[in-house]
Amino acid sequence: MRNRCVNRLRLVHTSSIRLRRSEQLEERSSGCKNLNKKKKGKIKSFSITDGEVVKWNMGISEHMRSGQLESALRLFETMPRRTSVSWNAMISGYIMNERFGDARHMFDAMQERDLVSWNIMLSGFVKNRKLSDARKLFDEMPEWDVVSWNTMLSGYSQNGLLDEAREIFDRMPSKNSISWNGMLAAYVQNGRIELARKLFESKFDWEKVSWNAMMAGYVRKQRLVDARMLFDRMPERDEVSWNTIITGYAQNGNMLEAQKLFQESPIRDVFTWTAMVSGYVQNGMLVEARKTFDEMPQKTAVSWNAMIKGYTLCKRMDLAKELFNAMSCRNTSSWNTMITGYAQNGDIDRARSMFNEMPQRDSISWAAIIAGYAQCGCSEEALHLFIEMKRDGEKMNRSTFTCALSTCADIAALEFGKQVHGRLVKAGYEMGCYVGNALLAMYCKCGSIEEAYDAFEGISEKDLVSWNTMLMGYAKHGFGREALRVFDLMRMKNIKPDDVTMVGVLSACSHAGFVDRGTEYFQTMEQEYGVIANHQHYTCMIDLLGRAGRLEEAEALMRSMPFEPDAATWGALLGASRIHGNTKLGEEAAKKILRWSPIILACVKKVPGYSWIEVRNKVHTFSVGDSVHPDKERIYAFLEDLDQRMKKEGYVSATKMVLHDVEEEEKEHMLKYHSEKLAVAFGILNVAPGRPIRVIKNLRVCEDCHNAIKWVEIETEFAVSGLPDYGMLRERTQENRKIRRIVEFSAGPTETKFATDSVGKQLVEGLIIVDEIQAALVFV
DNA sequence: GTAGGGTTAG
Repeated sequence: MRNRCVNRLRLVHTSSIRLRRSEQLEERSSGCKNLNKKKKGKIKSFSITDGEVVKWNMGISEHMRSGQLESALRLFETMPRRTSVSWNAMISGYIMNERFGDARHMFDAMQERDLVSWNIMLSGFVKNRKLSDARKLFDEMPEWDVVSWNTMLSGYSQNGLLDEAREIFDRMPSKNSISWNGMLAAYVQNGRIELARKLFESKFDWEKVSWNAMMAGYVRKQRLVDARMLFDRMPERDEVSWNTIITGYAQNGNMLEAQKLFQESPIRDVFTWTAMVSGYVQNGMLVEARKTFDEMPQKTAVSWNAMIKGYTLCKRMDLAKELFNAMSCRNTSSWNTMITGYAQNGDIDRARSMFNEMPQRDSISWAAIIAGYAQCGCSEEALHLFIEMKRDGEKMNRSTFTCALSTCADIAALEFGKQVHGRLVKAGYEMGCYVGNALLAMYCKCGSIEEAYDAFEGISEKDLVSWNTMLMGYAKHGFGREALRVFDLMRMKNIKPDDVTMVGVLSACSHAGFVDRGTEYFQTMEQEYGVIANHQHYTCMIDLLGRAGRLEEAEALMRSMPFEPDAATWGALLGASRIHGNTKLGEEAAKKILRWSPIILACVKKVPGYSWIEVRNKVHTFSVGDSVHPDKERIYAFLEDLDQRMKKEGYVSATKMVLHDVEEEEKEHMLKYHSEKLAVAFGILNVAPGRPIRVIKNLRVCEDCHNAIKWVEIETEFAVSGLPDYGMLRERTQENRKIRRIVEFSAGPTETKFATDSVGKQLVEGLIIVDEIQAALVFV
């Protein structure tokens, strides 16, 4: 369809060029024939009056406005004479109908552009968030008027580029009220309330809307006192002013003042009433909300939706549904509210069936259902829907991108995440820093640390979350030095660390073996940054001391903790006891841990362990002893062969890890078929040489698998990533340039706070897959 | 006849 139109457009261009030539020919010949009155009259009968051209142009616009692109084009093609307005109407029509490419083709083909043509194209670039293209076009323009400047200003403002917006504003040779209000809105919408205030105070003759905008800015920042002062000072108030201040009080929990103003207000329209209903809803006052709702003289869909939202929030889906069913003015938001309600109350199936039933979906509907699946752990389905959304033609917005990225992070679907990243850049969202943190977190959780750093650097306005994510990312993947470098950078830039930062710093010290430095940070962090040590900080310190062989100090620190040690704390001690062969302490720790969570030690039974691997955009999931795939025998043969070779080299299974009462051989059997081994085997056999094998688990990798994979790696001189003990090995092998493949274990979505990473490599040539859950994560 | 902006309820 689209291609056909583009082709037709090309035809239009050639035919219009042909037309122009023939018009010129006619003019030339008519110039000769001016003397001949008969022929002049004949020619005149072919042309149309200016008034008729205007009618044709209006026809084009009307068709474009009603989405009839084909008939607009037909008019354009068949009209006897075209002016720049005809072209402009076509270009603007294409932009209006989200056919930017066609608009651009036409603009490029246009011979005599006027200022309006340039302005239309400029706004086309702005609407499609192609800011750098817009700027290029702006600089190319032969002349500017106030519309050109205002378009550029709003483009920058909409993309949060306030410095650029201000530059435009300052450079404008003349400003109208649109320029002033545009700059004010730029500050208000981007949360820069102080700059907005400064601008507002620099001028006296503001319009009513400007006062309202400034007041709304204060309300959004919860500065009710300032909002109220403005309200009291306003030269004239309209209903928007009253509604804004009433909403302000209602949304900030002051229902008494909201009620008072509601009584005082000269006009109570639907907005006023709805503001009261949603105010009650947001403050959990459902009875008052319903009373007001029933009293309302008239209701819009928004009023109904607010009430429904109230019921979903207090988990009364039955009442929400009742209201939803009774509604005659149901709109997409009503459906969206119900879908979100079901999803957040744990009923994803009902949410899905409503999603399927709804007559029309918007980006919020997709975001709601995708987030619903993501939150209940159905990550594959969430990503499936993300692809479906694209197929359905729904435009992705910031929140769907953020949601998709964090879902990718949950299941460490790196390849898919990269594609989302690509789409993100293509959609023009790379400028905003909103998605930056999601992108960074995705690369971190997928263990792709170099790309994580690129994403980090790409965030123009880094907040504390950005810094912490990067720092923790480095720390979790065994890059202690890099993590500490990030911390140094933070302090250079005067960014105040919080408790999360310090967890990252301490675990980085632990991984890098900086015992003294870590101890110093631990001891001074309260004084320096006001961070009081919590469970996690203590656990990091116990890990740090334990790894360094200072077991007694570690144990003493644990016993001096101002709170009871938890499984993670004991786990750190257990790890250290194992490394340094302190059996007694190890046993005590193991007993304590088993009390909380047997699965941490024995990754069999209880919570089923899964491993999954993403190969060529498919996520392959494996469970222990998986036997679903028809080629399972080949997999087991592969693992059997591996096992034999390892035994020959003197490897002994860590059967002590399986604490079940089963025969030794049976234990070994269970370990051999652990899901991670299946996934690693699958990866070795299916991932192209030279590319990392990334296996993700929902539980901690068991020691046996860990050792087995390490063994595989050492035997074949391949490399390592991750677990702190392997940090050195990684560096060494990297120096030797022997890294060809890395098997990485990343922590999965739930159940464990332990991030586990390990190693693998390519062995022999090929076997196949156990493919239990398939997700075709392919963009079309 | 074609181009730019701002305020209130989900």
